Amino acid sequence: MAENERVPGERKRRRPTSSGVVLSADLIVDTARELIDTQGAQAFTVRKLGAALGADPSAVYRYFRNTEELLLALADRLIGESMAGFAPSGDWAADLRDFALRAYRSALRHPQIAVFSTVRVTGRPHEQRAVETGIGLLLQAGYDDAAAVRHYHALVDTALGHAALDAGVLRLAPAQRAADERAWQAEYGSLPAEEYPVLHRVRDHLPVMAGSAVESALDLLIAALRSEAPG
Amino acid sequence: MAENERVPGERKRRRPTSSGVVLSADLIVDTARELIDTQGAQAFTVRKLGAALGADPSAVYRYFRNTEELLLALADRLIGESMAGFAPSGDWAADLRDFALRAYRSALRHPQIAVFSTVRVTGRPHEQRAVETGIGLLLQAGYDDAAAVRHYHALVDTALGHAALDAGVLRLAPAQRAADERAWQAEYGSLPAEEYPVLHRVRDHLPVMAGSAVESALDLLIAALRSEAPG
DNA sequence: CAGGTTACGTCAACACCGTTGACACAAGAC
DNA sequence: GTCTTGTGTCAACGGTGTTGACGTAACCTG
Repeated sequence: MAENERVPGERKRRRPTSSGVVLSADLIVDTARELIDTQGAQAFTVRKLGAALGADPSAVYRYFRNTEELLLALADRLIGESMAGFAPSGDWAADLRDFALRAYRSALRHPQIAVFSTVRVTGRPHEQRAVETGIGLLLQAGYDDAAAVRHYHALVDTALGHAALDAGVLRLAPAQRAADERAWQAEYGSLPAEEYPVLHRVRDHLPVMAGSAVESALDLLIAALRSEAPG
Repeated sequence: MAENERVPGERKRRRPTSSGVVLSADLIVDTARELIDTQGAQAFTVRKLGAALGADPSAVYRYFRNTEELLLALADRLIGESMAGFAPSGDWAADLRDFALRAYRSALRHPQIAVFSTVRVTGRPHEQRAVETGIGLLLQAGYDDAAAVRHYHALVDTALGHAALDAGVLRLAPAQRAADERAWQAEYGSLPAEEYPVLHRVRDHLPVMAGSAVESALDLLIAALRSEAPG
């Protein structure tokens, strides 16, 4: 824990890189974010980040101890952004759904972050604000402290978990994705009724399995929360 | 699609490796599985797999086109194993919970597979059996074809999504994990009541956020399915 | 305005990774 | 016994994260 932090408060000596850019922790996070947004998550590597910055890749390590630290910083920023336009309507159930969907959508674009912000506690301002808001909605519903925390945890992890899975689909080449979609119809649609009576019966509905289940899942969760709410 | 498959049915020429092992697709999948089980998911690399097999890593490519194909084969095997002891009790709701938890637990040990078997359709026997069983339980509950498929999708993806997240926690070094657990108490437990009234109020319950939310989430899903069931 | 410290950008290197193409050889076919 | 060819091996390519040495420019002191 000796040299725990790489960023000792303020930078004094701001030497530009060979390409003229002046680095900073913020700029690095910005660029990383842009890289992921435009090129996809798998395009994020330290070396490509360096190239995008116009700097040697190893310069990043002057600001973050490793890529994990960098992603952690990016995570909190994204949490903040995803909750930026959130305005509670007063209907706690609808608000919770919106809250969870925002988390999902943000995580979907940044899958590395999704797993991350569940796994690690950023402990940073945006995360704290979001947790405050989310648990608050459940208290508003009439749940006691323990239940509010437990249900918040279930809801957020479900949203982020679906994001982690769905991000995997987006990562597939479009051709592969189309092939898999067809597989639900072709391979599953033609199974013998004797051996697979259920699959045979529901065969027309199987292609929906290729899409995301996040809304179905959230709807069920919210329905349960609504019917169990003490208030 | 010309050389779609690497494994053309049967192998005739079974030449042992330099270490004396006779390779086969099954042996490779077995070894991969063992590697992940004993060393953790991040220990699975083609090169380590080669070493564990006592063969040159590139020999794997005689049996699988790439690592993705190999993982796909492993995925179906794991689906089979996880459902091996499954015995429906007749209580469809309880059975669904068991079904989902089996998927969760299996995926938790093999996170790469978790994302995978949601993303890609293996189209292999074990997968088909599992889907047949799961959707069957929802039909038994009285849901119509479309709803049964939709709810099955939501349930399974939720279980696997939580597995993907929770696997990230397991991957952390124990020290890091303990530190994060304490963070929920330390950083979050000491927030000022004025600025964070909710977090201040529920501070004693926050450490549960460090654990898995899968059971809470599944309980809510099952509760919703139970109360919405037409039957 | 001169000199000294040193933070920080750069470079080269290390140890990994998945994957491929050339090659040699032994197993099976005839 | 000879031929074909499947299959294990080897070396190499281009990629990855990360580290340590190094020089220089930016700031501080005077």
